[in-house]
Amino acid sequence: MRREWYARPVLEVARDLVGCTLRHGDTAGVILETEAYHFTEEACHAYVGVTPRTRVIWGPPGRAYVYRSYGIHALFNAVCEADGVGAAVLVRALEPTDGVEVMRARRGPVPERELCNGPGKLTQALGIGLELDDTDLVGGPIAIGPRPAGWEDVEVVRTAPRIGITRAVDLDWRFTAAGHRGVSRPFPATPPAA
DNA sequence: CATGGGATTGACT
DNA sequence: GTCAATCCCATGC
Repeated sequence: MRREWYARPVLEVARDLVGCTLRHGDTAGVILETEAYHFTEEACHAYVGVTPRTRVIWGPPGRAYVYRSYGIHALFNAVCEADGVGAAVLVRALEPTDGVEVMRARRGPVPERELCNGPGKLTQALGIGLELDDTDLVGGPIAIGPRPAGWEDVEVVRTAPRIGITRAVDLDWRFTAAGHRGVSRPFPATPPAA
C-alpha cells in the first residue's frame, strides 16, 4: 500500500485492513481482525502524549509500531493519519497463507488454527520482533498488500469493544472478517447492544 | 531513583 | 476459570 493509504482516519484504515495481506519475509497471512487506536482516547498508548515509547505512533503514517506487551509479547501496529497525529491500527489475527511451515517451526506444536489467532501469536509466527519497530511499511521489511484472490468481497464486520484493555472499553473500534468471529478470543461477555 | 501497570498467552485447577 | 510470567517505561517522590 502507498503511504497516502495510511494517512486516513484510523477507523477507515482499520476497516480496510481486514482482508489485506500482511507479509514479512517468506511468511504472510490475510488479516482477519484489527483494532483502531487514537490519541484522543485513554486506551491508546499515545494518549499520554509524545514520549520515547509513543514517538512512532505520533510520527508519519505507513510505518510499523511494534511494542512489548506484558513483558513478553510483541504486538504489531500500522501507524495511521497525518504526521503529528497519534493513531495506529493493531493487527490481532491472520489466516496463514505463505510460509506455514516456517510459522509452525516458530510457534511450536500448536494446532493449525492457533498459528496466528492472536496479536502476540502472529508476530511470533511472522518473525516480527521489537527490532522492527519504526520500520517502514512502504518498501520496508514488513509489507501490507491488497486483498488476494478470493478476498476481494470479504464482508467486514464492525464488531465489539476492543479486547484486553481497561480504559475506553465502550468504543466499538474492532473489526473482523465475517465468518471468522472470535479469531483471537471469544467475543466479549457483553456483545454490542442491539 | 523506585514503583506499578499493561492493546497477552499458556499452563494449571 | 484462574493465575503467573516478564520487561519497558510513565509517573511520582
